[in-house]
This record gives sequence, C-alpha cells and structure tokens, in this order.
Amino acid sequence: MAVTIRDVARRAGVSASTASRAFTLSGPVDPETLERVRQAAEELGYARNNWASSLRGGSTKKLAMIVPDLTNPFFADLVRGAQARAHELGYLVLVADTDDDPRAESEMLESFADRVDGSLLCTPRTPEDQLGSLTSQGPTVLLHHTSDDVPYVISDVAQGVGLLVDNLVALGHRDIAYLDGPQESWSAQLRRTALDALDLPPGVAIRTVGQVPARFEGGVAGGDLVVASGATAVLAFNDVVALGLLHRLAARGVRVPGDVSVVGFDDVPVAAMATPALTTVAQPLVSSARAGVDMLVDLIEGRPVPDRAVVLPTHLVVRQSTRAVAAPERAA
Amino acid sequence: MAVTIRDVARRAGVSASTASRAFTLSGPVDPETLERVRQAAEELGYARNNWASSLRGGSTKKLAMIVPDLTNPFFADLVRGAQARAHELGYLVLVADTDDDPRAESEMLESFADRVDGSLLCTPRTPEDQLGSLTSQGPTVLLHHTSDDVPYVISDVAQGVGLLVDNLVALGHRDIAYLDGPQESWSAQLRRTALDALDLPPGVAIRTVGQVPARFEGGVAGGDLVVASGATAVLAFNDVVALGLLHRLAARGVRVPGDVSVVGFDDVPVAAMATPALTTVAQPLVSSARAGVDMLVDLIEGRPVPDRAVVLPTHLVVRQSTRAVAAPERAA
DNA sequence: TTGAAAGCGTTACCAT
DNA sequence: ATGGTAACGCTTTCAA
Repeated sequence: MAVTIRDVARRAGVSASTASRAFTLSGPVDPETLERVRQAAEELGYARNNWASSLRGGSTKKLAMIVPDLTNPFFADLVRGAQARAHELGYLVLVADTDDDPRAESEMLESFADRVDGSLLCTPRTPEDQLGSLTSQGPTVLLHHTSDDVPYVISDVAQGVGLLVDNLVALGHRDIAYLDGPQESWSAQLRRTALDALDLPPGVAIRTVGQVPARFEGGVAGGDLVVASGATAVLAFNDVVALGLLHRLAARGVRVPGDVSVVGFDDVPVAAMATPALTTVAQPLVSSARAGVDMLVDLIEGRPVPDRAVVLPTHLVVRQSTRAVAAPERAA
Repeated sequence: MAVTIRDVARRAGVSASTASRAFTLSGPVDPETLERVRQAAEELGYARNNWASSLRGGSTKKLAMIVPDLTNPFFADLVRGAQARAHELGYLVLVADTDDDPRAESEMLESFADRVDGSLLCTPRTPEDQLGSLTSQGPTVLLHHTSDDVPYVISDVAQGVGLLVDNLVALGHRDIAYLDGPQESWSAQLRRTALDALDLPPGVAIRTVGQVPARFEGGVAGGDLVVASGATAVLAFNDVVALGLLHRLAARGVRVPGDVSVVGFDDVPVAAMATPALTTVAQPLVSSARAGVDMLVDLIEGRPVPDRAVVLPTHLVVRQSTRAVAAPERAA
C-alpha cells in the first residue's frame, strides 16, 4: 500500500488536514509546520494521489485531449506540446485517439466528463454546428478549428498561403497551379478562401487544376493534372499530397524543380526528407498546443481570457523543390 | 454535479450496494433487479466514475504507457494499438511522452505509481540493467525491448533481416552493403547479430560500409560510403536512413534501383511515399501493442501468462527501390 | 494556526 | 438476493 497523507501527517506530528493544507496551500499554515510536513513527505516518499483529491475537491487537474489520429505527425506534435505545457502547469493530459471516427469523439468526451477539468479538441472533421454537443461538457478549447462560440487557437493559414504564393511570384512564376484538397475539408476551404482573397500582381494567375483526397495517392493522381496544365509551379494542398505529386512527376520524367516547382503545406517531418526536399510552410504546432493549454487553464481557473481567438503566424521553409524561372518581362 | 450511483439506486428502488453489484457483477443480483438498475442508469445517463471506484477497489482499470517520442510513427502506432486493445478490455491507457529523456521515464512512472494497474514500457534507450527501477512499480510489460526478468513483446528482427537479404539474393545481388546504425543502439545490435548469423549462399557477401546516426542525415552521409563501396544493393539501418540514402544517391546521379537497390527497415508510412517507394520490412506494431496489453492485463488480473516472451513475425514489403541484377553465373 | 468531522462516489464486508 | 456500514485518500468546512 502506498504512503498516504495520514502517514505523512503522523510523522510530521500534525493532522491530516494540516498536511493537506501544506501541500495545496489552500489555507493558512505555519511556515515551520509546512517545512516539517515537507520533510516528512520527502522522507516517506509520499506522492499525492490526485485522483483521490479530485473526489472531494472540485478540480481534477486533468485535461482531456481528443485527436483523430495519433499516427499523423500533425496531431502527434499537438499532443506533445499540450502534454509538455500541461505538465508545467500541474495538469495531466489524457489523450484519446478517435481513429478518425467523428462519432467516437462525443463518446470519448462523455467518458471523460466530470473526470477532467476541461477539454482540448482537435477535430478537423466535425462540422461546427455539431460542435455544440462536445462543448457542453465543460471548459473547452479548439485546436486548429474555429468557432463563433468556443475559444480556439489556430495558425494563420491565409498568411501561410500568402507566403508561399509570394515566394513563387518572387521566383518569377506567373502560371501557378493549385491542387486542391477535398471539397468538404475545412482546411481546404480555408486554403481556397485565402487564395481567392490574394492580391496577385498583374499577369500572375493561380488555377485550380483538380481536387484530390488529402493523401499521397491524391498527389499521385494530381500529377497528371498538373503536367497537363502546363503551369511552372504547383501549390499542393499539403505536404503529403505534394509528396505524391513529386512521385508522379518523377515517374513521368518531369524534373522538379527543373521543369516545375512544387510547394506543400504543413512542414511535416518528411517534407525535409523528400527528394527534392519540399519548400513548404510550417505551422506552429507545438506553440499552438501550448497556447491552447494556457487558454484552457485560464478558463478553468476562472482567469480572464485575453482573447478567445488566438491566431499564430506560420513561416516559410524554403527547400530545393522550388527555383526561379526566367522572367520574360526582363528580357523585353 | 454528475449523477451518482446513489441516484441510480434510488430511482431503481434499491440500495447503492446493489446498484454497484449490478454494474460490476461482483456479487449475486436478481436478474429483474439488474434490469431495473440498468433502466434507471440509462434514463439518468449515469456514467460510473472509475476514479472513485479505484479508491476502494484495488484495481484502477488504468495502464501507463511510456514512449520516448509520440512524433515518431513507430511509437504512435504502438500507442494506438494499445489504446484500442485496452479499450476493448475496459482499461484506459495513460500515455506519457518522455521527449527522449531516459531520466523522465522513471519520473513519469513514479507519478503514475499506485494510480495504474500496470505499465507498458517502450524505452529503447534504457539499458536493460537500469530497467529494474522501472519494473519494481508493479506489473510491467516491455514493448520492443527484451529482458530476462520482465515479460516482453517484440518483433522478430532477425527474421526480418533474413527476409530482406533473401530477397536481395533472390534478385541476384552478390555484393550487398550494410549501412549500420549507432554502435550503442539496441536495435542496431540486433541487426548486426542477425546479419552475422545469416547463412549466406556461396559468393554472396554483406559488408558493413559505415555507421551513421539513425536519422535522415545519417543516410545522406552514408550515401557516399555506399557509392564508394561499389555494392549493387544496400541494406539501410532503417527506413529513415534509407530515405537519406535515396536523397544522396539521387543528388549524385546514382539511379535507384537502376544502379543500386536500396532496402530499409520498419515500413514507416513515408517508406511508401518515397521516390522510388522503398522495399522494406514491416514490423507488426499494432499487433505487438495489442499483445502487450493482453499480456499485461493477464498479469494484472492474475491469469497465467502463456509465455513471458512473445516474438511476432515481420513481413516483407516489396516496392520499387529494388530490382534484379543480371546474374553472371547464369551466363557462364 | 490547527484539528475534528463530514463527505466526495464507489465498493467490500457482513448481516439480514 | 439485498441493504447497512465502513472504508479508500483526500479536502473542506467549522469550531477551537
């Protein structure tokens, strides 16, 4: 049996209540007593059982985090960031992988209900209007998802898209293909909106050449569309799609970046390992998770939340998959 | 406040004890009563608070799982598999990412001590003699790590290496280079042992051409060693190293598989996305995690454990990075 | 500043 | 088969 707070109390010559106060600092306690209790705890190797404490006290010091797929480095990074920050704040993160099943989200959240102080939701698949049922379970923060009602942390996708396009334009590209992701995907919608809103210099055009699944195979399929388009540069929906693109272009003898420049989005770890390495935009995953935890804990502990919508900047990562084209205008 | 077992009991017209029994089936309960309790629970939307139950009953129905890096798809897969299986068995898996810091392992394990029924350890970095301190905390199963004392589940690396080499030999390769991983790495040692133990046909040789870090950069550096060796095929320490190799070979104008065949190990998701796609050996990650959970739960629940060492077979995944060479012998 | 006592939600034990 | 009671480890009144 583990050493309990009563063991510590006995050894320190105080009551359990005092010992409890000494640990939680939830009431007055003589500095000297406090030291004695700490000593005793140290000597006994006492570790507070925070599952027992949550029984009486309101707070559990636990957060739930729902992700669709831990295998996806995007979410793995978020989990890491969240766990690290939560640990610093004295919270434990319970991770649940829904295996890409939106129905599992509410189920898992329910099983956590009243056992956690709040939840971090990364649920790209769930439409906003269905979010309500998830949010009602207590303090909630959305990660990389927006909502009018629920606070969220997100990265500035529009700015990232701008970074990418600016770079291509600066390299002299005039005819840029966009290989789009799934129609219903929320991130795809974001990308489209961002592209539409872009203020392109005269003579520069971005054409959507197709819509493909957000997977490697999607990129492979898209390769032929891109070749047919004759564009000098392609903006892929994301890095994984770009990888498929690279694969198909190589198979067709199209050189990258010799014949066509390719850029992705996300900066997944493999982007750097592709041949050629992929120019892309990195999303601040770890810091967004940290910001999400901060926000959630503020919410939980009743502190005012500066703003309910945090938008973090992305940054450009230039690698070998892009290169300058001869600018005809200069010659003229 | 959540609905408690007493609320359910009251509505069903029974005592809390009976209701408890109805849920846990830990004692006699009239079928009709049971149905009534179930009804009441249903109507009230009752969810058992298993953190409160673990307080009285000995078992917590929770497992700890320690991984060095969630971002690594290898571990992400293990976590997924473990969570899925644990869920089926009514257990919750608490995941802790040590961020590759071996010291964090014992720290996190300690913080879980007495709050979980057992632990699943995936700690490739920790030498076996230091495992003792981790194991003393209660039922423990090692994942992809061996030990004389602690039960473990592992995949048959030697058999996997054999698969790879057999395939290369079958393709007519006689001169095979091995690009080794870090000296001290446990998996590298396994690979070396397996290679040494191999029964090669006459005329076939495997030469270690270098030792590199188990990262993309390691593969890049190894590329030049491989080219210098003149071998017709390379066995890379793992897929990530193979990816680096691919990158460097492409940069040097060496065609894969035209000039040299490349094989990796692990079948990480990106192996399929490389250009050319990588021939490799897949480790049964999800099933090993499931087997680990089964074993741990058997241990916890006092059932006899069939064998304390489970070794799962790997399987070969042939992709485009390998091809047959002309076999001079045939011409002769 | 401290301690006694009650209670958090659940289950084990023992009596009925 | 069922219910009462105590207990799990801790926190929180409240009185001293």
